[in-house]
Amino acid sequence: MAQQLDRDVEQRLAARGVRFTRGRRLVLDAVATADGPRTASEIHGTINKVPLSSLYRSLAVLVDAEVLAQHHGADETTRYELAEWLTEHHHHLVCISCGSITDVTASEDQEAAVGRLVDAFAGSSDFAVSGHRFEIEGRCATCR
Amino acid sequence: MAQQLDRDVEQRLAARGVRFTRGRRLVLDAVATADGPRTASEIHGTINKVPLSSLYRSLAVLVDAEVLAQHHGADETTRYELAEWLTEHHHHLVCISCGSITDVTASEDQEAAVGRLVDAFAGSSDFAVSGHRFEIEGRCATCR
DNA sequence: GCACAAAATGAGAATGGTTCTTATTATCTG
DNA sequence: CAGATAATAAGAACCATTCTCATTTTGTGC
Repeated sequence: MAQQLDRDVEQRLAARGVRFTRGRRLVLDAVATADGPRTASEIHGTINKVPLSSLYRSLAVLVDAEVLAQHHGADETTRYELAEWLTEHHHHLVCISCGSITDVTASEDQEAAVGRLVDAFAGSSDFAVSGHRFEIEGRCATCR
Repeated sequence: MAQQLDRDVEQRLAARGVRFTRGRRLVLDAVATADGPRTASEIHGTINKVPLSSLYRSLAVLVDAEVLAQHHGADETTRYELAEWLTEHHHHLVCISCGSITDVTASEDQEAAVGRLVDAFAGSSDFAVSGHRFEIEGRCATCR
């Protein structure tokens, strides 16, 4: 499963003339194996081999190449996750207490319902929809 | 500013044993009269009478009293806007081209559908829902 | 395989938004 | 008006992020 991701990213970076170095592979791996968007220091915790300054630079490169997406959630720290073309469309459970974010994948029926709502909301205006974000706020299991 | 807003906030703060001081009135006013979420330094620009440290404290107090809501948007700086009970529950059409944000208010049926989806998404985890955010990305009428 | 140029890295300093500390001042109660 | 309590102001402290620059790694042409 990670094989395909690796190949996709390799191709994308090559197309941009950006190297897929060991450090960047480590960063990508750390983000890819997480079950939700992660902050730089969380990532640094799992791969402390990569210093923070390099980590931030790698993240910036990967975001620029649209391999990763930045996410500004409940707290003020930036979180990183795989771009949607590399993963599965999903939504987020955002804890307003600790700021943690967990992915939720909708069933086909649910996602269809989301789609209908998106169309309905956008339909009233003259707006060309390209995507949506559905975030649910509350308290996670450990904070409630 | 709106008399009603003033009274609502006064009541809310009194109920919490928090004073509605001159500085906090200024802050509330600055946020309430803005035509969108504002950063601390933007607010500071309009009421430079209030020093930044006090401004941040006032914002924190108002957020804590649920008079203001924090918004972490596309950039990494925090923005503040009136809480929903002082305005109207709405969703956002976010233009990926010009960055403009348009409010969309859902019909009762639509909002009920949103609520069902929220419950369904959160239901699988042990998560206490307190709110949701539904953002639709695309190109606005002038950018498409 | 070798050398050179370009790109990436590591360490630490710098930056900037936000929070904390402490002394002072404003506000409420009686 | 006095006393108690909450709020303010100024600046230091904090922390996530970015920048600088010397060093190392990587890819390319020979």
